[in-house]
Amino acid sequence: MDTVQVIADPRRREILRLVWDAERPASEIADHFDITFGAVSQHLGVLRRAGLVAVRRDGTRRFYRADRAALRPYTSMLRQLWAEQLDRLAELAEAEEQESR
Amino acid sequence: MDTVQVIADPRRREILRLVWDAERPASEIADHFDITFGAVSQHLGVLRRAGLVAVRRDGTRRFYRADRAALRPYTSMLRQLWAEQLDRLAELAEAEEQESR
DNA sequence: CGGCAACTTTAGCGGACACTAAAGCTTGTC
DNA sequence: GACAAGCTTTAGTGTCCGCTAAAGTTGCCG
Repeated sequence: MDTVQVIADPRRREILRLVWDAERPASEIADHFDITFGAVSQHLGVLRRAGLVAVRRDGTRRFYRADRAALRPYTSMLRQLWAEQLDRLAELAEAEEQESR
Repeated sequence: MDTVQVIADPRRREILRLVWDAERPASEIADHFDITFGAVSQHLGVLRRAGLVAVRRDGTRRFYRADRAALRPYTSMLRQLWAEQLDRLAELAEAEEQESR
């Protein structure tokens, strides 16, 4: 799969954000979503095959982390999109606050 | 449609490249592809609705150009992808040259 | 007005892909 | 070895989206 297509998926971008600053086991990543563990594992597989994340095995667990070097050309875009997402969350919070009055 | 999804499509990126430095009528854009005029028009519609291109009407023709301001956060990624495409073309040319020996 | 040129839009189809459920695979523990 | 934990892979399903073909729209010119 093409790198752009891989990054185009919102959940995969969220995964990248989660493993951007620290490595995390698959289970911890899966906890952040309300889809099945298997589905998350598939996303991790896509990211792995695209070379965008690295894996470290420790016992039965697998720790993932973003491969920042590989993601270098997309970094600014990713940060932009993550920021937009935060903005949207803020807007939602405001809207709810409006509603509660 | 989300900006990222819009840009994720290779043909739409190619269209953006075509109208990056100069405005072009839809017909001229369509000539660059081997899909139907209608399909190209649909891509233009997606780009228009996403606010990534601007249109100027002149008689029966419509001139498109990239809205660089709107594309600002994605510029570096676009340039990167356009460069990769050129690299792939170069590789193909080399491969063919190999074959012809 | 008739007719053509330049586009856009609609209906319908096929392929890609994200998801669930379930089976399979390693690794550590008793 | 048996079992469980942690994870991946497979089979099957629904949805989205890019394409074609065809119909619709708008503007120009005799």
